[in-house]
Amino acid sequence: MATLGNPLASAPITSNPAILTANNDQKTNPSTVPVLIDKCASKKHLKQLHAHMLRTGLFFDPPSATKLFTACALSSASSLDYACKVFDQIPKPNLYSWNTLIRAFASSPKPIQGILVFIQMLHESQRFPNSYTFPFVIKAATEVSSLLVGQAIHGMVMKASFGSDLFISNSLIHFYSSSGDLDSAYLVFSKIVEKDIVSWNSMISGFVQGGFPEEALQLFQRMKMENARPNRVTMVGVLSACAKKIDLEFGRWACDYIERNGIDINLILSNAMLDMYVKCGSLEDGRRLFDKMEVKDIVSWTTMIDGYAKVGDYDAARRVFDVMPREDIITAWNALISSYQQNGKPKEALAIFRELQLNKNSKPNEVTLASTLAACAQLGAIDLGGWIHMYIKKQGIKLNVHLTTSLIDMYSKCGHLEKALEVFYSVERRDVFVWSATIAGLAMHGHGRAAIDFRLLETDSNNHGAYVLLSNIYAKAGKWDCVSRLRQHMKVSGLEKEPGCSSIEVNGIIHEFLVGDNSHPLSTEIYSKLDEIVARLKSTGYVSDESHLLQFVEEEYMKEHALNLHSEKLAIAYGLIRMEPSQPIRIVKNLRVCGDCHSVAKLISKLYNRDILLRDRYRFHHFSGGNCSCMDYWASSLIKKEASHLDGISLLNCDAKQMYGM
DNA sequence: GTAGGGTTAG
Repeated sequence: MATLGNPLASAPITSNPAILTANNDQKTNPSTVPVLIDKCASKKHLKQLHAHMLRTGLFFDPPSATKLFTACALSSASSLDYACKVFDQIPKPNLYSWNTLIRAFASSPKPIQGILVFIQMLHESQRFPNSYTFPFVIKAATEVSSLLVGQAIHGMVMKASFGSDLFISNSLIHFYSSSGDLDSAYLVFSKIVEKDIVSWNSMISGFVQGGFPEEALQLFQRMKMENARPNRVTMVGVLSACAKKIDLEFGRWACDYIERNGIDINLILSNAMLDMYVKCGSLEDGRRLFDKMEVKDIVSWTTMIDGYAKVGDYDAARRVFDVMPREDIITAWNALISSYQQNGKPKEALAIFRELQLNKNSKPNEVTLASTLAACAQLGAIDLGGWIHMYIKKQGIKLNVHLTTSLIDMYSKCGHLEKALEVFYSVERRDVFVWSATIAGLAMHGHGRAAIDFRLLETDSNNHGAYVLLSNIYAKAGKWDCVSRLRQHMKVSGLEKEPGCSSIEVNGIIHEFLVGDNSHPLSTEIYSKLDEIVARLKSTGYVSDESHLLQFVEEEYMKEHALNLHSEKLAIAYGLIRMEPSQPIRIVKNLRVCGDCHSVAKLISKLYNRDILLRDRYRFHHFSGGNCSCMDYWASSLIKKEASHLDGISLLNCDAKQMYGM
């Protein structure tokens, strides 16, 4: 992190009495600093106190600097950028300060920074993570929703002997659940000897949100049998499970249980009860509760409106909408628009959207635009659809996967295949729904063969095909709940590639290597061998191709380092160590070999005079004398990818036979 | 001196 000089030393002093006291007394006792900091009500005050502390040297009293930094990092009045500048000025931040910085980033709009600060702490400071560090950094991993990052942190937790820490375990349950890996979540849960209420609640909520309401209810029953006392968070999970299962009977029982056990009802719990009644089709019970609620928020209003609209009672929905408080009600507009659109009333959906356009109090958001585009698609309303696309560009709204899918679908159904492909190629993130919409568009326009060739070429996981089919089946049947659940489930398990894994057989024993694996007994030798290989390759002019990396790897050293962790490289290195020069190195990889590894394998075959046979997900590669039997399919496919940006159809004419080596 | 779990609209 950059170090800031002392730009604040001449900052004016405010009339705030606390600060005046500090300014007038140049020898302020460090013990008064906490009081002064606590009295800072704004970023301006914090800056003034910061300037004062620098001027008087008080900033170099470690507890005082830590206190100031904590106030900057955690105060809502301050900005995190400023907190970082303060942090950079602390000569040797203590572990508490590192933890605070990670914690602040974890709940900020840039959680990835929390991970990077954690990595920086490991590399640059003499500090070791403690039982507080891990919950913070796991929270950051949850927000980033990166399974790989979380798994790596979990590994560190175990290595640092924090595996039995309750707070850390609970954080991990939450992390794995929200990443869609319920098996791992449950594994962590089951290993906790003395589970507390948060352990139970995290696992119950995890099951519900992961699309397993039945398991959530079973766990609730087990929880009671084990004499753990459910609280209102538990009951939110239980009610949510009933809503998802459409189990009115159990839902009613849960409401009764809350009453009987004197569980404190707050707004969130009321909303969960309301949602359960509405989803289970009992609008009467829902309305009764809704009318009884003294405090309602946007969720309450939206739930009620959506409930009426979903059963087709648009008049009742509209009546609720018309009497609700007018601030920040875009979600209520969305409930109306999406219900009309999903119930085959696209014209009405567009009428509501036009009404919204005239309204000065609400502004369409991504959800509004996606629903409206869907209505445009149904109607073939290309003008409005095109207008929305322009609006998205003008407003600088980033295309998320929902919006991308809706735009592609709208353009395809309105007859503009080129525009649909243009959108497809313009986005970085393409989930299965984006692919599916594009394929459907191609098929719709008579490019059936092209549609089939399209992804088969691109996808890395066999599972994707099943997801596409399943989602199409759900979508065709109008089962939007299922589609939505599938999306959630795929967020990690389907869409993020499964971790790369390469295996090699040496003397009849199969050795498996995961990406970045260091569990092998010869790990140290393997990594040394890799270093040696890279050094030799570099001497011949080899430059690593970093386009095959996760996006969050930003630093140059880390980029190169991360590429060297690929499983196939580890397996090759192991083969070079353990196998006779005359023996070919045979490797099987679960995914398609990455371009950089492909180049490296070719060079190794020449420099080390070794034959390498690598079977990846799609084909065999026989590396020998610096060449590969695939005739560099990798390179040619990348060129085709590039060309495809200029001409979408050219990619589609690739011969699948070539791809599969048939 | 620091920590973990919850509701709506796509």
